[in-house]
Amino acid sequence: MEGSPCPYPENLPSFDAILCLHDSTTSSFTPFPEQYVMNQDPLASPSDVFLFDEDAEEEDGLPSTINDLIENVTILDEIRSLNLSLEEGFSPEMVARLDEEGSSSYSSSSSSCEELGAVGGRYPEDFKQIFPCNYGDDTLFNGFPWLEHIGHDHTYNQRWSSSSSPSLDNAKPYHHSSSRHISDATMWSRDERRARALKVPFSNELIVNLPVEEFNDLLASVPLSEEQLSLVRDIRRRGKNKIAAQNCRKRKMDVLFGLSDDVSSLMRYRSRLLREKREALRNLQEMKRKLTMLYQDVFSRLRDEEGRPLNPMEYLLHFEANGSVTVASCKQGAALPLTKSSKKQRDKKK
DNA sequence: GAGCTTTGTCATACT
DNA sequence: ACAGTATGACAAAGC
Repeated sequence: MEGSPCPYPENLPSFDAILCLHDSTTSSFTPFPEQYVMNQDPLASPSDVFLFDEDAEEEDGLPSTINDLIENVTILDEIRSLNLSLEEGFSPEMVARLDEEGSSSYSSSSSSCEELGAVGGRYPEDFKQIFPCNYGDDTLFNGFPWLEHIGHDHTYNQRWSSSSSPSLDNAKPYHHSSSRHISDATMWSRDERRARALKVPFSNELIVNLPVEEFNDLLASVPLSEEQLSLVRDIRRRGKNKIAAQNCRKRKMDVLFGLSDDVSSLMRYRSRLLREKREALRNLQEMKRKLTMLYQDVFSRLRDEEGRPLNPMEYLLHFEANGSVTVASCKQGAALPLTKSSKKQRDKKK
């Protein structure tokens, strides 16, 4: 993913401008967009996420109820488990165990059952021993180690690990083993077994990874039967597709995490806007209070024709564009000019 | 044994 | 036309 598009309205004020409106208590805002914060279900739609009660949220815009926290912990575990499948350097072929019985009964004609499905399953304990530095190293990334593989390092078109498809030249004869330890034989994929059964003189790694011209040269260099030729082409197609599927899944996860990132950022942005709204309302109340006091001050100095104080409830002040101020009776609507001079005169009367 | 996850494979559309 | 890529769907295997 080339970075998810910014989901924010273009007509919103810049954050610098927003920050100018804040007092010092709001300086804890981090620049937008936020760094990744996993605090919501990555699968939740934005509309769902934004429905939580505005009064229930903390200043940072995160849900504050215990239920939310518990839910978030669960989500973190889910995300963490997702990580295992995306660790760089993992090569499932390394640990794909042969189905011992299936292997012994395997024939080159390939039953339809064997044509479908995957070796499947999770990485065995042995795998941790084989790749101790890749497995479960949560200390690499502070805070969110399960995001290490994301890092938006899109190395999708990586070649197969050579160890995942050992060359037939180096292959040792398959022997049955009831041990869970990964033998050389268990590292062979079904296609490798098929190639071996048909005595294909190339390694699967070569078949899959060779550029098309060299691949064709390779096929032309050795006389192969139709069956062998067909298998080799299938192996190449399946190998390419396997890598494509791995990349596709990795991309999908990147998109998912990107969307989750957007949700987090939007939640914080929403929180910021709500805080600004509250601040603006506070300012409005303060201005109203000051205006009321000013009114009271002005009316305390005004007197009617008979020298009695004007009732603020019965008169209104009108501020003209030219700077003059008039006093209008609420009842009669007649305006009494209240210029600076007249105000002075009235002040003198006092 | 059901349910979930992971991964390989197939089919198909697209480049 | 062919090779390769992308991706949804499915199945197998392990947990």
